[in-house]
Formats: sequence, C-alpha cells, structure tokens
Amino acid sequence: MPESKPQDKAKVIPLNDFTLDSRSALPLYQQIKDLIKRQIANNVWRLGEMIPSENELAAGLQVSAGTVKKALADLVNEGVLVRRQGKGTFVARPDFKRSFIRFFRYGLGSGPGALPASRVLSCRVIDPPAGVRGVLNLTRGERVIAIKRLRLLEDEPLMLEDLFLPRAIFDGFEKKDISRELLYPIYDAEYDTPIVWAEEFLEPRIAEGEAARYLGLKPGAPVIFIERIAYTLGDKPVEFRSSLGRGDRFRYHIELR
Amino acid sequence: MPESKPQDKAKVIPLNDFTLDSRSALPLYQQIKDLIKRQIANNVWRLGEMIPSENELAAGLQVSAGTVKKALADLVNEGVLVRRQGKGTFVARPDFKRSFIRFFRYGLGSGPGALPASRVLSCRVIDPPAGVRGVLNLTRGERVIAIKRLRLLEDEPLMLEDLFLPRAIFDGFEKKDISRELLYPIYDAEYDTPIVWAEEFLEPRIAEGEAARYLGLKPGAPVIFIERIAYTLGDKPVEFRSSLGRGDRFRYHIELR
DNA sequence: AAGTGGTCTAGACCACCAT
DNA sequence: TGGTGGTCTAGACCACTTT
Repeated sequence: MPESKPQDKAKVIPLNDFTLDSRSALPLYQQIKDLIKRQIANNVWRLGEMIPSENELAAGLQVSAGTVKKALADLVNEGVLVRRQGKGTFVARPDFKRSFIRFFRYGLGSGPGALPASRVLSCRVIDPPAGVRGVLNLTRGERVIAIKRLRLLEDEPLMLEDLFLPRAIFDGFEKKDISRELLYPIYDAEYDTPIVWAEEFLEPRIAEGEAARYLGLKPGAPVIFIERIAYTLGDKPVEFRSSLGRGDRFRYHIELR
Repeated sequence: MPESKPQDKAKVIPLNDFTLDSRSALPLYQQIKDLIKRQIANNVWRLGEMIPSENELAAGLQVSAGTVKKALADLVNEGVLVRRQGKGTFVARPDFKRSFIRFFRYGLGSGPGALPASRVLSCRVIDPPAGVRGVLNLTRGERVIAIKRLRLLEDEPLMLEDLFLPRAIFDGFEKKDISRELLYPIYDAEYDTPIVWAEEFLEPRIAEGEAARYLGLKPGAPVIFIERIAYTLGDKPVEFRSSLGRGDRFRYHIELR
C-alpha cells in the first residue's frame, strides 16, 4: 500500500482552526509538533498519507521554515513521520520491529522476515472474560470476537494465540478467512481502525495440557507468555492478544546504550 | 559522580588533527558527529566530562554554529551526549533503563529503582569455558575471574548470576568485596574501563538442580535465562554475565511505535 | 557579566523526484 | 521545470548557570 496524494489539490491547508501563540511558554516548534500530532490523532492526516510541505506549513503558520523543519525532524525521530527527499512528508506506519513475536527463531535460513501461517482453531462471539473487558474498556454487556489460532512456520508450531476484538468495532470479522492474511491492514482498510501503537508484556511459563499438545511440547517445557494490547487513534485499545510461544524457538535481544 | 570540568582552562581544543572536508560527499554535520564519536572512543573526551562548547567547536572547525548544533542534537538523540543549558555539553553515561534485570518485580511497593544486594557464592581465577573465551575475544591461555553470586531483594532470591572478567584487565578484582557495590563504577574508576554499551539476550528455561535450590524454586519452575555482554571503548567486550532469574518475579514490557 | 545551550529568523544552494 | 526535502550560513534574542 503506497502512500497517498496530498489531500485534494486545493491549497486549502486545514490549519484554519490553529494559530500559534508566540507569547506562550511553549516554543513554537513544540506547538507545531502538538498540532501535527493532533491532526493525526483526529484522522485528518491519515496513516501513510502525505502532509503539507515544509513551505506550506511555514506559510500557513506564519513561522520560518527552520522552525517547521525542527518540528518535523523531531517527529521523524519519534517515528511519527517519514520524510523523503523530492517527495514529501508522510504519516509513518508503525513497523513493530521490536515486537517479541519477531524474535522467534525460524527454520533453516529464513530470518525474521518470514511470517508464520496460521490455523484457526476456533472463532466465536462471546462475553469477554473480566480481564479482557477491563483491558479493552468495554461497557457491561458488550461482546467480543474471540479467535484462537495456532501460528506455524514450515509446518512447525510456533505460538498459540488468543485474540479478542470488540464486536462493536469489528462486526463480521469472525466470518473472514484470516489464515493467510495480516490482520492490521484489514483493521485499517475494512474497519477504518488503524493500529497506531501497541504494548507487549512478556513472562516465562511452563507448557501445560491442551496448550502443550498444540505446541508439540511435553508438559513442563519452557514457554514464553506474551500479552499485547494494540491501540488505534486516540490511544483507544481495540485488540488484545495473549500468546504462548515455544521456548526453544525464542530468543530476545536488546542493545543497551 | 558529577561531571568534570572542561579539560584544562587552556583554549587549546584538541581538534588540531581534524579538518573537515567541505567537498566530501559526507555532510559537514556528519563529519562532526564522527569526529566527536572518535574523540569519545579514544577516551580523549571521557564519560561524564564536558566537551568544548558549541562556539568553540564552530570556531575550531570553521563551520557555523547551526551546523555544530545539528551534530550535537543528533548525538543527544542517540544518547551519546547530554546538554544542559547554561552549563555545557557532556559525554553521556549509559543508564541501561531497558535492561532485563530492571524488569524483576520487587517486593511490596519498591519499584524498579531499588537495587538488589548480592551474596558472593564463589570467586576464582580460572581457564575460561570455550564460549566465554569466544565472547570476550581472549587469547589462548588467557585466564578469567569467575564470580558466582546470588542477587536478592528483601532477603528473597531474585537471580543467580555468573560473571566473567578478563584477568588481564581486572587483575585483583577477585579480592574485592562487591556485595554492596555497583560494578560498573568500579570498572571505570579503578580499572579505567568504562562500560559504554551492552547487549542482552533472553530466553525462557526451567529451574534445575543447584540453581533451583539457590533460587528457592522447585525443579521445573519457569526461569528467565539472560546473557549480557558489556563493552568498553572501541566496542571491546570486557564482561560476560549469564543469569537465571525467578520467572514468577519477572515481567518485561515494551512499547511498539 | 560572561559563558552556556535553546529558540527563531531569513536567507542560500543542493539533491532528488515528478511531469 | 517546479516542488520537495537536505544542508549550511550568519545572524538575533532568550533562559539558565556560574563567578
């Protein structure tokens, strides 16, 4: 999915509502950063889309190009924007490079680029467990789509995953075939719910019962327990996953600087 | 340990050997960044010390202040430098905020700020195991100081740690009392070997035998296996640790953006 | 008061990309 | 060719720290 054109060709930059306060304690470039983040959070400038150019912003906001540059550079650094010489400035798509699930060793040769296939084990609309209701901020009585799937690579099981989605947002999702599809592009394209960021939690556990069977492990073997909460615009949680991964295929790496 | 004064009061900025090439393909600010990193790697500008001011650098290198600013801002962003208004620019000390060992839940209330005490179980000079020799780049026959210690908080065992140090660098270290000291400041102050960065690897395992006993776990309980390689200036590895941590006290968190 | 970094301006010139 | 971002300059003024 390549990036889109700038919004319309009209020169109407939708910055009308915004004016910068030069007497504010907040530096101008900070106000500009906040403004841009707000435009993104309000889905005025959407993921992957081009935003107004440096010059347009500077003119529209009545500040110097250098000040806009500083704001944009900061946001590039924070991973919010991407700039490409000759083309423009775009709202970044998060890439999840550091996600735990990228740190499962894959079979021979295939590095952490190959993506696991998945076998859906069950898919139902249910009343959420209390923990899930809390995490997803659901109202009492609101139901969720619950999907259990086994992710494998080269026919070897990697992870067993439980996925919970609010039905209010993802109605009908349970009827889709997701065994070969990436989920987040579907959320974005078909449910207008881009995933903007996520957090993950990891702890070690022991394989037991049904889970051990699915993963092809003896009970008592080490596994990694991962929880992920994924957020859409406005920091609204819209997906909860909890996964068990085979310990013998997992090794996480960080650099400390 | 506060930061030091600028090197001498003489205005002799040790940049004599360096000239920037304005015709180079590399932008000036990149050349400046490289130069500064080289000064740090060669221990000319030491950890925590002040480096020449923006104006001095600009004058010494015959570039505009803005260009120097850009280089310094980048290095601040990379965690190499710290700038303080009114005071100066300093070589940063790495803080290891994301280290795995910071993600052990501590006893009631005490967040990840409290530091575990340690009980040294053994401390000897030995011939290194093959793996350790490889990691530390040791010559054949070179010996290492091997320390095994139990780290605990509020008298509860947290981690069991094996530590390997090249004797050529840390001669005499084995005689120190390290049960209440942080190690890296000792490396820096007493062995002139500052730790500049490190990498860590994590995988889930099962507690067994002696390790289980030390950790107060039943055999078969989940544990976290962590390896750390710590590097001094010039990316030279000078410490190797491998640790086993109680799984029930560990939970790691990341944000994906 | 003198020195530091932090913000901001108003230019210039270049490299890259689309047309 | 015209528009984009990338680099660089030479200033100005401010806020903070130290002496």
